Amino acid sequence: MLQQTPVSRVLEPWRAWLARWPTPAALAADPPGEAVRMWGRLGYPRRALRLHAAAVAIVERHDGEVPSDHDELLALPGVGSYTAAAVSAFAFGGGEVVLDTNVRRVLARAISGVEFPANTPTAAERRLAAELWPAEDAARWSAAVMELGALICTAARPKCGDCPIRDRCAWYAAGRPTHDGPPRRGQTYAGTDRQVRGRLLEVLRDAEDPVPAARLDLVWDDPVQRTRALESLLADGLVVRRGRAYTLP
DNA sequence: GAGACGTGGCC
DNA sequence: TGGCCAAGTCT
Repeated sequence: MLQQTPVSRVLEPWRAWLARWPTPAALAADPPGEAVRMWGRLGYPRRALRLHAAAVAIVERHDGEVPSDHDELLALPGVGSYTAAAVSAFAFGGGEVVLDTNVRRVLARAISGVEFPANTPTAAERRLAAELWPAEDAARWSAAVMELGALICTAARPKCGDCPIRDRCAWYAAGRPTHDGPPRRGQTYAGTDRQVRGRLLEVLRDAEDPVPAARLDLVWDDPVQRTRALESLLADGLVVRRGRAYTLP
């Protein structure tokens, strides 16, 4: 849930989720569409599908217990480098560096002296972090640096006045130079297929029964884009066709 | 490796 | 007000 989503927005859905499905086996026993429905408006609903698939894999491959091994975690659907490291470190005391967006930004500033890290983690970044991280208490360090990035060393308007490592920060020492080079992201949304997918899925989440195609036609005027979005949802397995109607899987 | 992929809060 | 961005992953 925390992948690309702020902690504050995850908290309540997370509680409700665990109240309904306290174990991987409980989640795996329900249809994947129920996971998508329960996901609500958290965004990136493929994460819900993958979380369900991960629960199924945990039941099938790990006897219902979340594996503690980093590589076994990494093999689960929806679990990438960050999540494998985070679960390993925070749940099982593993020593991996949790290189999330906060840690990356803190290292970029404090060590490299630049405002922002590259768009995606580089090998050099991983090497740097690995050299810096202590052998003992690695999880504690990761949590601490993540918090520093999330609360103080924020992307916009960092609170350098409150920063405990300001005196050792290369970026601060350099006068907080602004980012140069290519744009950092490009996350346009309005008018994209993503927006259309969101509209379509919203209707299906809120419906108990399969939704006739005619009702889905109302969510977006352009039939070409609407059809493309629906087809992509079908391809993703987020939606299934039932005759002339559509429903969650 | 670039691009696709949701949603909402903040200033 | 609209652009930025949030505990990334997959193709």
